[in-house]
Amino acid sequence: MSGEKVLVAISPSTEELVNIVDSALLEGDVLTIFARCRVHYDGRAKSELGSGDRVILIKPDGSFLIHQTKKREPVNWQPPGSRVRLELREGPILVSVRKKPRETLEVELEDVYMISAFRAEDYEELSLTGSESEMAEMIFESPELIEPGFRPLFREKQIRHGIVDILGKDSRGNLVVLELKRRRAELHAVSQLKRYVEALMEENGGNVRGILVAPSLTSGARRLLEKEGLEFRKLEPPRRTGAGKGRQTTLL
Amino acid sequence: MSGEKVLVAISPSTEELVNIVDSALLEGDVLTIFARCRVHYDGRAKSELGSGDRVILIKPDGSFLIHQTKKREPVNWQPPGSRVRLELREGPILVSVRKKPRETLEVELEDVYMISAFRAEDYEELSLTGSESEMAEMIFESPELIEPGFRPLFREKQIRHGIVDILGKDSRGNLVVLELKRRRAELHAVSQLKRYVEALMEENGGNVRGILVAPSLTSGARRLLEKEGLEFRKLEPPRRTGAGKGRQTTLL
DNA sequence: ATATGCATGTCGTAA
DNA sequence: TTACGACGTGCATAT
Repeated sequence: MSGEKVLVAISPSTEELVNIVDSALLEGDVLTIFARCRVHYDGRAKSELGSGDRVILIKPDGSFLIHQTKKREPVNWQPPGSRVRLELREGPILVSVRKKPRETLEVELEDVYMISAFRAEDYEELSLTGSESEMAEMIFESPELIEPGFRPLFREKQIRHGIVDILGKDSRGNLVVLELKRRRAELHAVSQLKRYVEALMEENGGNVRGILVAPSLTSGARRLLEKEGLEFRKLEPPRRTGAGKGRQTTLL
Repeated sequence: MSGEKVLVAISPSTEELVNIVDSALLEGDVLTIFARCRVHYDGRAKSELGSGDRVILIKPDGSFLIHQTKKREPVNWQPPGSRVRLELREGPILVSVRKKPRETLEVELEDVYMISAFRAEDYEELSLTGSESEMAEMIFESPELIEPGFRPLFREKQIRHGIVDILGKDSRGNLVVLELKRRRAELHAVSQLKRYVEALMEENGGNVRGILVAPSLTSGARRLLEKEGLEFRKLEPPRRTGAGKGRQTTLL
């Protein structure tokens, strides 16, 4: 890297390839490779990808991404913690291995158009607002958003068959389960809520109310919710101004 | 691109930056940028990311990825179909806009270490085996994998409250719902199965059996399954040899 | 466009 | 490590 942030080789020789890969893996650089390649994956599932041009990204934490020219998702990948090495068989092959579960990714490099190493320095974390956990905070701050007299008692409360978002009581002392969704709630959300309500009825006895709290409902979710005698409270996730969650910006 | 697959500029001037970005967007190249940048996102949620070194990937289909040095997931992104442009304010800013839902991603490029355009050609599709849909095919081919006398009748059958993986009948003529999972089944899977069984009991009347078909169960899933009188059949997803799903390799 | 569910999901958190 | 559920989930599919 000779003191620079970026090292690039166009159509590198095998020797150059080996040197740059080895150095990058050693030094903790991000490796980016443009290459014609074939990909073989075997692990939780198994896949083959024939020859074509792709962008390969290898991060110092072991993350390994192979991107085609379309879609947000990598066509093949390996998660953080995987160990990568460059093998020389007929041609150069990138091999990434994960253990637990055992998964291997092999990339036959048929033609390397470019390889680059990037000494990236980054100390920042994403600060995001509009999440479900912020909805929960908002409800604890202003319980009347649910209904007059609602008292939230537990957050992420483990019960017999799952984990309830918010557990509280209404003005009459009935147990109330809230299931929060940051976006339009689907059947899945109603199933969750029903599971929690049924578990609490068994554990606790007596009447238990279930309220789905979300900006809106799908048609099917509303149908099931009504059939099951569950309730809906419309609520949007809040948008904190400036920094959201993440690292707190220290004032002054 | 002057006839080559790859064009690279190290520490480009603003003019070079503009030229390469414009040309790549026009020509359908994959753009890769190493830069110190700040990121602002607003859409379904809202986020801020302070200054740091990242890898930026922009695909010809509008996919936009910003990667930090860790994790498999991009820290910020825009999905396919988004429209990107390079604006010049105080400095260069990449702006990507998606409509429906309206989402904007802005990347302030504080220091561009490298920019490259890659004229990638790729006509291959991933061929994957070990999926849930292959489990379903296997069960239709060999219903006795479930139990003697089991007859599968419908695949992905829409019912009142959801879509059943496989609907069939047992040797006694009872309706049987199968919920398939390609990996260890969790509480969620049992909730699904229960929802389908209850819906069919209402719709159809009479006894309806529910069988969760998966390689294994979590402790909680087993607990709920037993409480609800549902059944479990251990089954691994099959591994087709050679090509799996995807493009069929024509034999002969 | 809406609804529904899979995914090599990935990721964070708690027991 | 396992279990559980969120995610700006993304993505395919069916209506």
